[in-house]
Amino acid sequence: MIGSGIKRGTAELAVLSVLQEGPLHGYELARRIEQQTNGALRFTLAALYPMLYRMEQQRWIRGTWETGANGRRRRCYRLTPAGKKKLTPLQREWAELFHALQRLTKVS
Amino acid sequence: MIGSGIKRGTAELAVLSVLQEGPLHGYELARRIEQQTNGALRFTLAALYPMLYRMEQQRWIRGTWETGANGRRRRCYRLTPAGKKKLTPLQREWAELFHALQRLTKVS
DNA sequence: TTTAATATATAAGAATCCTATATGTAAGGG
DNA sequence: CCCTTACATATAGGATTCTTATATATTAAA
Repeated sequence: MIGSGIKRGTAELAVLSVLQEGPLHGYELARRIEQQTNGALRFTLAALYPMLYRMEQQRWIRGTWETGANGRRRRCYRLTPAGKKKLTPLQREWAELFHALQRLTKVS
Repeated sequence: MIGSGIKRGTAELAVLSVLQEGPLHGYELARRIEQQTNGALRFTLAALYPMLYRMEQQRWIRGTWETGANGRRRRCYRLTPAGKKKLTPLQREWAELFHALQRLTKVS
């Protein structure tokens, strides 16, 4: 798995990206991130929940309490229009970072 | 310029990569990183110096006090064999992160 | 009935960046 | 000669975002 020092700042992009596909609750969100990256990127729930609160305060996502078919209380998060607008420049910024690092390391 | 939240963890790779080209002192190192990334990646010296101390303690770089032609005292850092060995897996890890984020964001 | 899976939450700490500040030398212009 | 800019290193205090550890509670399966 990718080390913790390196993946800093990726959680925000990861959450917004996965929520783009549809609304999800925290627990499932963590699993999707891990699955879709083949285990390369993994976040503990203790890291994810505070992140979700911050993103909700910034109005990028909106959480609603829902009760699933099994009667379990879960907080379901969905992307807001503001969150969608945030995603594009964030992706661009990450792409820019990788290009910058490629120029530095002389690796293409 | 790339935001501070996103570039976290890149300083180590940046320093090792630039030192790969040859020995340098801190001040010049900061300028090279900025120049070689066309200003996209930029570190303040206050961030860079503690980083250099840490990397020296880990034996990835070695610093020696040198006096330039102008009589200025500068600490010149050069990559150690251990530092060179560190660089390859670090680059690989960054590439892996890049691929993981591409899979997540569905952008190629 | 005990265990595993599901689900959210908080506390304490580590790491790595930031701004601000301090110190000092050298070179060039007025 | 003085002032400003460029060079050069250093530390303090703070912010952010991860970590591990812990707590709580429900449901399903063995």
